Amino acid sequence: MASDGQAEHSDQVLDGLDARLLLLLTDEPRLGVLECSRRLGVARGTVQARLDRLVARGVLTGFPPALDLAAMGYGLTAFAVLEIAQGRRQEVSEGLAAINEVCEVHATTGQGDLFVRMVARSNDDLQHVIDEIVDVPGVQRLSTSIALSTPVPPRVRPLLERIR
Amino acid sequence: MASDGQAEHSDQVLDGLDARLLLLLTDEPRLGVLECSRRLGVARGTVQARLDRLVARGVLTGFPPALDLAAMGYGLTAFAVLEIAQGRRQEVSEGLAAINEVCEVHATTGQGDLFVRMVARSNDDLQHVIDEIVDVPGVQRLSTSIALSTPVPPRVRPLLERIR
DNA sequence: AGATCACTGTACAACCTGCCCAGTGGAAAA
DNA sequence: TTTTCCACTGGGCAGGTTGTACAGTGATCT
Repeated sequence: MASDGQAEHSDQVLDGLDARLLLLLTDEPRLGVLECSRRLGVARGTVQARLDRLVARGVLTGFPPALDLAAMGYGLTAFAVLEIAQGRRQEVSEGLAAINEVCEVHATTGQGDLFVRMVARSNDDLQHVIDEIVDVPGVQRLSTSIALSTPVPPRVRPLLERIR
Repeated sequence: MASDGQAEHSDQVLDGLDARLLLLLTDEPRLGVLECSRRLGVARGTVQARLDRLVARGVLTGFPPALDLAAMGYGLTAFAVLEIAQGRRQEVSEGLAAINEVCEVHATTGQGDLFVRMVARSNDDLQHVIDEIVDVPGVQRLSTSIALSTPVPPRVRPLLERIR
């Protein structure tokens, strides 16, 4: 027999097969295309086409290596909410980007705030990072919280599992 | 000639070659071992050994697929800081983990707070997610900010580039 | 009905992987 | 100093995988 797919292609970006494929790759990212096709019970060409399509659509942006920062010596993760001077978000963002330990910055609603995730090797080190942030021109106020634990590590799984 | 490495193996977890390898894989994650060895100018076995070692040490935990949630239809990212009832962190964490749109939860210093990252398809959808969070038993107060932009997307690069 | 599209199943050459081994030289231990 | 240890090199081999192509099938769209 042949097809069975596309019975469902409303305006959904991902169909069931896409989701199953992504879940499979989430669990075992080093799987080859052929192995995926075996696990999913479809032809190799189909898996290949799906992957290409996901990449083309911008849904699948790559397979970056996942690094454990703690194992790399950066045992501390901290978050900072900062208030900045009006109209200097661009400038402040660039200043933050120049700090190695700053791993992520978001501009958020609220009082024109920035939200920062950073890492450090130790409390001392964290202090230095915070000092660096405070020294960025335009930063007015900063409040820091240290991550004590991570009950829910970064995940996308539930969103995929819900499909189909 | 042979070796040239291990001139530097103090207590560093990663040496220069490790870092270069990880950077290479960060940029082009689908590269095979052989291609990596060519780009780095070392023998294939060396790359293989380094990768194995990084995995063994827990530094390299895998190559999960990177998904663009926006391209998947989840155009909104929001953060929430929540205050919870004393001694119910475990319980609240589990409640949060059960919500699909909750992508990350950290317990932080401060007043026994949790920090949540979530996504949603639309403002309406976000409202539902927030409602779900508020309904988790033990949650006392919640303040939400929507991410307007992401001046510094999640990154590890600077930490690697600094090595050697 | 005809065109279009996604999927299947097959095929083939080129390539890569996992694995093994001998040899070399630097660094640490004896 | 000599020996041992260790990381890296460079080579080889079998088996599996990739990239690519193509014909065939059935469902959907026009």
